Amino acid sequence: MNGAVQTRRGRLQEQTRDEIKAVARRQMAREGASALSLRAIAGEMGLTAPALYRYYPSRDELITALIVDAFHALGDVLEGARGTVVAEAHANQFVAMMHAYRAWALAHPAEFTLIYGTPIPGYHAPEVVTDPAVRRSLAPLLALLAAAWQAGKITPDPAYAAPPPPLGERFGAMLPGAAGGRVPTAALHVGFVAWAHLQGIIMLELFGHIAPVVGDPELFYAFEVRVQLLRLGLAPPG
Amino acid sequence: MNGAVQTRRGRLQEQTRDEIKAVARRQMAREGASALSLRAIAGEMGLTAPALYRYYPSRDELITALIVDAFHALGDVLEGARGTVVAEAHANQFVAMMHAYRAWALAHPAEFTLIYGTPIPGYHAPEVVTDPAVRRSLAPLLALLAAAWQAGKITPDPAYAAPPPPLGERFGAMLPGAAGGRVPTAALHVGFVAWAHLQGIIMLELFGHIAPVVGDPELFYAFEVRVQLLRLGLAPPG
DNA sequence: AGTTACAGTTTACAGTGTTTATATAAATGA
DNA sequence: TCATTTATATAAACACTGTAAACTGTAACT
Repeated sequence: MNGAVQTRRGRLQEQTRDEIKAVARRQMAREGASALSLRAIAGEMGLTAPALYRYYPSRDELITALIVDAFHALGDVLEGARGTVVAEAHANQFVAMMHAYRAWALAHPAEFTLIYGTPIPGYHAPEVVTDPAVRRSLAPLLALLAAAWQAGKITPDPAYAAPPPPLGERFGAMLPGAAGGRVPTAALHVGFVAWAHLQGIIMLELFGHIAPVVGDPELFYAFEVRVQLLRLGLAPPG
Repeated sequence: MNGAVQTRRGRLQEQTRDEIKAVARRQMAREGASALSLRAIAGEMGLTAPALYRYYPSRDELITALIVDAFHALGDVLEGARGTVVAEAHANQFVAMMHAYRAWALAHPAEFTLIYGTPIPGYHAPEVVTDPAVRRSLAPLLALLAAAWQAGKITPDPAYAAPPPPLGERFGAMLPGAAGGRVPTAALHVGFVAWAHLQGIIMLELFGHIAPVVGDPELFYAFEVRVQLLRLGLAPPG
């Protein structure tokens, strides 16, 4: 019943939990997301495989933890990128964020495909756990969108002026609380599509489908980011 | 040295090779692309696992064969979809093809993610084998693009009028032979981007990232297909 | 000091892809 | 028709995988 000691133990537990994840990440970076082996992780920590079951009830739950972590890391990177640009320059913020998005994906391909690709043998992520993480990873982008709208800097592409009625209904739920009501669905619609567009391109690049066609993927991507500014009606950076 | 007998044997060989692939596909559809097991495949055929090595030198090569097949199947479906629409209605052809694209992906999720997702433990597809297959799968789309251009039906989005010079250089290589020279790089550029756009959206949908945000993925996709018509400057179907 | 809770190991099981050596059946040549 | 060659499949074994159960220490708490 001693609270202090319990939390100390708890801290030790969480510390090794973190170490396990760190080793797993290092191993994924080297051998690929699928070569993840409990015995290898344990071995690198001077343990045996079953010991890990004290910290994660199964390999799948470890993977889920890695996924949640990755979403959070991606969210942090986006938020950081936004911070490097002055608050008023929404277009520049968007460009910075989306380039940080791609940079993170290229720097952590295993973790990125763990998030947005088919991850691992028969594994399927439990949405209950991952959904909040997904929201967190996209929160900075949505915040930027809302801020830019509030500043009157967004004029959605006319193509999105009149979508089929039922389409816009759920977009508002992306933003937390009452904020959803403030941004019109057209803006949320183009915003979501812009994200999906760039996300899809990064994915294709990671699987090698962009480079052979385009030559310089970075240049191609940069151009597409600019195009998304047009779609959003965000004035390109001068 | 008896040619006739040899080819008869060869036919038997290829017949069981095909059966192996068929069983593998059925198993993938049931248990997912990653649960693919040689022993399970062999068992379903009344064989044992090592027997399969007479037909494929390794599991990876079997997977590669499945990938190549999938690309071809996808290409066939696209070509078939185009055939259901009169030759002059290029916009309608595009719509039909891209909806067939998505329909195939949803009907064969395992095979589709095998192609465009991280497929399987540590497996990486040999580009030498898969590259021609990729080309084949996109050939119908490119043919449509070329035909529509020749008919003067394409007016690429002005945003793509002045891309960074080195970008367009390789687009021509997508089309076979001299055909590449006929279609301007701007048209090829928007065409490729339109494909990447829809392909990326389908991918996201398969991984469950579209439905929770959008409600009705089919409606969302249909709208995006229409938007791509605008980007291509193809008159929408009347 | 005695008890309880935790951390870790050992052992074992059911799987996996793959290799080697061996048996069997089929097709060929004399 | 018989003997020889060739293709086909198998059984056994290897090195792996994740996971479950039983057991052994060690640290903390009463």
